[in-house]
Amino acid sequence: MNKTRTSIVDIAHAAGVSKSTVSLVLQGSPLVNEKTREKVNALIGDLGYVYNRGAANLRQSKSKIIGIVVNDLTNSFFAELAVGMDMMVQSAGYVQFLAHSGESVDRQREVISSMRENGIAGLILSPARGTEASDIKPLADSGIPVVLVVRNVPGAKVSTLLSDNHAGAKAAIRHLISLGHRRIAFMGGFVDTAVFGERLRGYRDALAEADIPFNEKFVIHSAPSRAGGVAAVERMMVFAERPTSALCLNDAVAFGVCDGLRSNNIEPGKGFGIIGFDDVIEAKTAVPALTTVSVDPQGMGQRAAQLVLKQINAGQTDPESIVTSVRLVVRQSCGAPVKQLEELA
Amino acid sequence: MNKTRTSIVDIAHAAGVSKSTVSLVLQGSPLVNEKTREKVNALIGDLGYVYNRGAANLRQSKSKIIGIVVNDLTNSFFAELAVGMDMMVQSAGYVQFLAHSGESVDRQREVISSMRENGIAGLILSPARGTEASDIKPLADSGIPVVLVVRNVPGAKVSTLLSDNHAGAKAAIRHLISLGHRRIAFMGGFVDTAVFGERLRGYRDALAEADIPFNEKFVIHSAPSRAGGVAAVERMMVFAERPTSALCLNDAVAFGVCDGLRSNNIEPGKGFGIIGFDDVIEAKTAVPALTTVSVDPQGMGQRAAQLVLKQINAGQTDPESIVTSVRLVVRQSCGAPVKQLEELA
DNA sequence: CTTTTAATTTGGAACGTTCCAAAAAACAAG
DNA sequence: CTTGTTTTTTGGAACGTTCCAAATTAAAAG
Repeated sequence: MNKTRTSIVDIAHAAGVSKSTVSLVLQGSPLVNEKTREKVNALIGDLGYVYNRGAANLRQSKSKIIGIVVNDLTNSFFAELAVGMDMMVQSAGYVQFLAHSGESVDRQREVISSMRENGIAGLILSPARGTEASDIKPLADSGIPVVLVVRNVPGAKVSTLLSDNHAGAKAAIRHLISLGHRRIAFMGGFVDTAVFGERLRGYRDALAEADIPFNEKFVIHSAPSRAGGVAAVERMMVFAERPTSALCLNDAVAFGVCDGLRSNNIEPGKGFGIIGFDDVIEAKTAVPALTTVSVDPQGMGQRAAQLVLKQINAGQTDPESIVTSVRLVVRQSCGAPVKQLEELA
Repeated sequence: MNKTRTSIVDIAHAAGVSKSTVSLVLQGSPLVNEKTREKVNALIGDLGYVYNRGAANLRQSKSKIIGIVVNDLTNSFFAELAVGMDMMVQSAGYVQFLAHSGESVDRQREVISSMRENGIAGLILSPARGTEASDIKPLADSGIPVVLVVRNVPGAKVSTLLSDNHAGAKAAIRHLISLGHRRIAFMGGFVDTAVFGERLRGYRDALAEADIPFNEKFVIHSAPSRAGGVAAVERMMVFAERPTSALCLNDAVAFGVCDGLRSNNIEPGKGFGIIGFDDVIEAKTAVPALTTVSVDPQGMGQRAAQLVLKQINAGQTDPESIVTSVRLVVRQSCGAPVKQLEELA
């Protein structure tokens, strides 16, 4: 059954025209006569012809594939980011290679090189921790547009699409302060990422603004995941003087913090104020609904895709840096009057 | 800067050998002399050559790409499934097209045809609701192995990898019964999916086994998502005689149910017993830790990838049906003595 | 009916590989 | 130095497209 795939010349032969004509039809060229067009199109349907884009790509030395590498698909933030990209890419007539690096630079390197061999027109990368400029350079040098999302890579001369982490964190802390909080923790994340640095800076700046001294102990590192949030709470529970609220590195950590608090019989939002970062879909329906800095991951994915598509079409690779604005969405997770919190702490 | 990509003949020329020899080196053929191999390899590095797999694919009419279409990437179950596949595919030297259908058959059709044009060696599909056998047939007919995961498509003559939904649901209900529950709901999901049907059948069979009459009202439909879980609880709250526990269609619904209970001041696990389905990563760390039927999504993804890879290598497309076993993981979400629950209800 | 112009169609080369049969080079034996 | 054998290398065709310059056909004008 597995005879050779029917090609353009098969239909050409069947229709009694040349392969060039069929090619023209395929491209929707206006050069071709209406009657031949119909005949050819009919045959295409009948013979079950499927276009071989690979061959076309070879001839034109371009491709209709976009590479996307994301560091952690199991984190809903990145999953939504990917979905946003998927939508855009799809509707532009492209397909994606979509891979998961799992925060491993080696894996990331492999997957990027594999994508390159297979011929991508552009790459959107949410870089794994520890990615270096040299990991991206060869790609960019060969003229393939690269867009970095979410995280930056120092020294990489490519386009970036980042959210305004500093402003977001600052807004969050201001909110907590306005509610009367003074002992505010920063939970989750590792020092060596740009995102962490920027959000922490926003935290410190807002604190400084209100003349609240920075307390080293109140920044509690942990994995940027739900499990990490639980761990951070454990770490916090032994403090003599405990914080009354926390800004979390991201929503995943925030949910973990809720979990952790509950196992310590503290009701999140009532016994402790929590703010997340990202505004993942679950943030809205969670109980308590999470107050968080909305980054609109899906929208961000769309913009990243648009950017890379624009660069592909323009044939330009002049790096472009966009920082998307961000807004605080106040929900239920830090609703209680602070007086009460301080008594509990 | 964007000169023509360096090709096999460029290095051949530079090395003073023929393109055939370079090709041999690339394939790691033992035919070629050690010294020439070294020389060629050196040049490959120096000239920044990148293999054009597209050209090779064209010549050999095969490809090193696997298509994966998943209905909802934002659901952690599917995200983990995808990650499992990613691992396997990657380490077999393939790359994936990975796309999201968002439960839209139209979108699914488009994306599959796009993948086909781009040349895939196999397809793993977690079909959108309403997928018909005819959506898959052309692909399968053309000799490309297709593996259906998670959901089946009636009438499709392709391989499937499904979890044992019936047994899982039955085990869950038995567990609830053994804890003394008699008013047990089934929450989440729509009637028209096979998964729903199988799990519901397990639920009914276990009930029958214990001579508990089936109560139509206790199966509460809703979207199979976190939000759906919340909605289901709202629906339940107005019942005169409320259930004391529920088996949820999946973990996402279960989490939603927890959320919903909390907004009604019922503490999940204490005031109401909940069992999920899937055993997503968060199930373990959630509070209360979720009792759930473990499907091991990541492992399932791996198996699916293995299956499709096997079929690609074997060149066989004889459909194969695997049903993976499933086990109940008892954690905290239905821990309370039932007497107490019944008083509350 | 011839010429001019416009509309449509067409061979073949090219893209970067692999594969094959055959050539060339290196080595061994007589 | 032949001859035979083994090792290594090599042109060219092929994969399914696109593109171009040129050829053919149809229509319009004289």
